[in-house]
Amino acid sequence: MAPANETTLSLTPPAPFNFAEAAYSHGWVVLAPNRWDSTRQVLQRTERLSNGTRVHLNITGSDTIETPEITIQVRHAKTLSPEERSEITTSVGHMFRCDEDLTEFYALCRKRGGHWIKITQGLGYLLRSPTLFEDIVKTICTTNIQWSGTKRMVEGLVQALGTPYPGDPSLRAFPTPEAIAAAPSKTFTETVHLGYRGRYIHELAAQVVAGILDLNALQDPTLSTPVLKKKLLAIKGVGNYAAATLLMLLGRYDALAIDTVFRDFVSKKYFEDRIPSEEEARSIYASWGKWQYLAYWFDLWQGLDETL
DNA sequence: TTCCAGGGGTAGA
DNA sequence: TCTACCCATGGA
Repeated sequence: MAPANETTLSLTPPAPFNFAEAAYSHGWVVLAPNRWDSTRQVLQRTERLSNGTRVHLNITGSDTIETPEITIQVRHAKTLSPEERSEITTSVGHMFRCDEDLTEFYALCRKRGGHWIKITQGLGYLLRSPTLFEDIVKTICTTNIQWSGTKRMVEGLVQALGTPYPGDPSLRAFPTPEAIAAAPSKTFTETVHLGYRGRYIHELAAQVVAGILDLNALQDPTLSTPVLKKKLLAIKGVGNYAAATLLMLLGRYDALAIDTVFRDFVSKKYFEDRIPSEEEARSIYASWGKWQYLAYWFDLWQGLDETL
């Protein structure tokens, strides 16, 4: 049996904030170790803290958009220290972007009117992972593969190399860079079936462990987006699409991810099924400036069957 | 069986 | 900077 100690933590996002829309804002919510209970609107996740402590989180949000609160039910084996509590709330706050200010984006949405108004009801907080490492690995797993394949590969990585929760090995945290770097190459091919992406992910982990790649440096807010993009492109396995996706995950919305979904969408909605040039496609959201990725994402989301 | 997906690396021009 | 070719895998 898993340890039964429970602690409740909470944090306050900026208002307005819609928890369920943030959790279900894109595919990340269903990529392991995340689990989304759509009935109860609970995001579940096993986490390995920096000191090795394993915790299992049940994350919920209040219904009140104007006075939002995120509640974290933490299951754990030993009493949590203040540092451990702080690390958990910091991680969850990072996942839900509690430090981002969307006031300017909302003002643009109000100015546009129509279906853009809905966004100002606390939308725009696209879910991300607690660490940039996890986000890079997951983004690489979205390249040149269907979404079902992405889910399979990420689940395989977590099951093969993720840190198990004490007493319940079915619950695992996302693998650490150390675990991925130390794994033999056959784990990636024969067990996880990552295909050619295996060597990219292994090299990424090895460089992080060796200190060759400093992921904290990529989260420096003083870096310009073009400089940051150049640094992301230097990571093997990260090209233009993946770099734009990672910029979104880093809170930079001034670059678009030109992928097959984007091309198909703008072709149908704005070019009468004609395949536009990349320049034409980019021009659709250019007027949104530093918010163009969010504008594209919600333009797309309006017409999607929200089945991930 | 063949195609291709929420592309990217590399060599050569 | 641009283009052609190759890369693993599995679903359609």
